[in-house]
Amino acid sequence: MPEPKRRSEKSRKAIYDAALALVAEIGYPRTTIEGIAARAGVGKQTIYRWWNSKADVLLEAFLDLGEQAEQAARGEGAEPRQYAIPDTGDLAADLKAVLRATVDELRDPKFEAPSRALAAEGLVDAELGRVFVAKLLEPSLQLYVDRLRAAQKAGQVRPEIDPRIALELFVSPLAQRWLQHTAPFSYAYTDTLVDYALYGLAPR
Amino acid sequence: MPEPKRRSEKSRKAIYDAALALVAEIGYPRTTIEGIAARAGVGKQTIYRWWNSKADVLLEAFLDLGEQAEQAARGEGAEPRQYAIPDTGDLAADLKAVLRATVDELRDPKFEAPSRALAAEGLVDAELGRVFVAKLLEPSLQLYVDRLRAAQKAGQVRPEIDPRIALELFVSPLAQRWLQHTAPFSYAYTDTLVDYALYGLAPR
DNA sequence: CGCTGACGAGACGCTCCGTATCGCCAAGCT
DNA sequence: AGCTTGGCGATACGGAGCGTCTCGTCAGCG
Repeated sequence: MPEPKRRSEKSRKAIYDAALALVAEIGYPRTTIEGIAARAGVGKQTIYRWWNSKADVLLEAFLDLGEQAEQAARGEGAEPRQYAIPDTGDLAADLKAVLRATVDELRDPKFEAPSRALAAEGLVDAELGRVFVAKLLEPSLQLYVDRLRAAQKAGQVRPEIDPRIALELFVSPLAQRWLQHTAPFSYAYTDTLVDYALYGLAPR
Repeated sequence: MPEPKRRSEKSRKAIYDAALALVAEIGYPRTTIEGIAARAGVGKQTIYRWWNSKADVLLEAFLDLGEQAEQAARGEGAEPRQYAIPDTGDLAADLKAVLRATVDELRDPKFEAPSRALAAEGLVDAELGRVFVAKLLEPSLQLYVDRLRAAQKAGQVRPEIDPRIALELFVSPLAQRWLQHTAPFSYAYTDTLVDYALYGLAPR
């Protein structure tokens, strides 16, 4: 309904910053739209004009944060849009390296608070859940699909395996341990997951 | 602080019923303590006297529901406290059967709304999360640990495998698909998970 | 340069929160 | 059986945050 051409870029950024800061400082449940507006030096209406809920605000803020980090990491060069999983020819080593990096990332408190809050809200709010999965989760999972397909061509993964299911053998356990704190996660743990998934539980 | 001896059993049950009904009917976020009290025909203070939050109420209500279902299923006989995973000697078949039953259970709308709400709240509320994992999740996972250990004795699982990690290869993917709707789940899917986990992704 | 519409600010009615305070009545002790 | 105690349903309370609406103001487009 509003006119995007006249939208204030400054307010938009200020709202992102305020939302991320508040969620990190006082937690998602105690973060309010009124609080975000006050912190951003913005009228409430400006938030209600462009977003439907505080979850929407946080989701966009987090996506924006990701894009910024991506651009910063990329430097000046204009490279292809998405990172990829390394392919040294050794599938187990590549997967272990990526999962170790993921462990580090998940431990970064800057990412932890908002992504945990969004995951939680996505479980209960179906619409938000769809966007969360589509915009944040699936693109990452697709990288594993690609790497596993390459491994299939190299004969390191059986050809009849469905990569979209296979990746869940190591990604989902890590996600669950992180989200639900069912057990601690470490490099040793993710390494073990890769070994179990590649070579199976049964005797060979 | 209050005196449990004088506690009204009738009110307690009425509050459980009201909480479960409201969560199923209007969803967790729109369920309020005032609403539960009104529906149960109970004063608000009676809820605040015995519980700290609506999540606490729902958690106890859900646990109570589980105990009722367990007793009903058990019938008159006084059997050991917990169900177990069948052991026909065929590990793959046993796991597939249990996971198929789990799929059915997760699809039951009576369980879906409250358990999903509790899982979501547990992601953000650390204290509730601990109780949720300890009281609801871990006891179920322990059954898999037991079954996998039996399989190790029978030589169907390599002896150096850690069962607590191994079970995550098929349980976590199912949990994630259910919670986050990342992809549909079916009998074919859970069967595939068991096959991948037992025999691995790499050529044998 | 003149319009238009987003902007910051804040008032509004509303719902729900969590607390306090009523008699009332049933459980538990003597 | 009588008395005391404390949980009970009910309701009022102040406060927080919701989402809407309405002010001038002012920046950007044509």
